[in-house]
Amino acid sequence: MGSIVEGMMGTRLSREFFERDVLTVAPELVGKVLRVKSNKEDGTSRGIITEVEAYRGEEDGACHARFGRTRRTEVMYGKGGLVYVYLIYGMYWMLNIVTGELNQPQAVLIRGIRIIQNLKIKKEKRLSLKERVGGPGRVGRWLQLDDSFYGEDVTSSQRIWFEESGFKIQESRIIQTERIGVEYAGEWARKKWRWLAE
DNA sequence: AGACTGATTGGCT
DNA sequence: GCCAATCAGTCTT
Repeated sequence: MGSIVEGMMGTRLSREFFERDVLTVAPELVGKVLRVKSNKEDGTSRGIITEVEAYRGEEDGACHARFGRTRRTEVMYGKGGLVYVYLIYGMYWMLNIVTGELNQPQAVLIRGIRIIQNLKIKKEKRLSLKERVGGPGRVGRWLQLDDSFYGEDVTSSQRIWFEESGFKIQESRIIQTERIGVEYAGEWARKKWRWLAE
């Protein structure tokens, strides 16, 4: 999948990592490890991030912050490294990580992961989802996200965080495309702010 | 208060 | 390809 990077595997991604611009952070998150301890299970879910999208500021017609500060978007105005989860279609919890400086509403949407390990999930679920979890709704379901994750700080949280993976995905293996499902956003829908591995 | 929409998915025709 | 599920957020009356 990529070349080996010595000595960094398992290191938690820091505040500094997330405080940069979303267009820098989003592609760098591809290949990183996501770890989540859900409310309902004892095990830790681990996945390698395979697909992300960037949402960038009030001017971005596809970003939830286009309506300004609301109860839902408030966390996007917070520090880089905070978790922004929201419910879509009354069914799926979407996982985002806030990036950029304070009061700069940006976030990375996690749209796909490759599962490394998942110890205590029910057997039928594990079989039905296999090792790839593609699509943001499926990611949220696999990780058993809910509103309690809203505002969690991935630089210090004991139940959700990111780590260096120990290898680096070659730039040539990362595909850049337009974002999915944001046609309503006009010109902003044409920005190539989606990145996926292979 | 009511209508409409959505950073989606899965099932059925 | 079409559409229901299901509810928070936003817009209209």
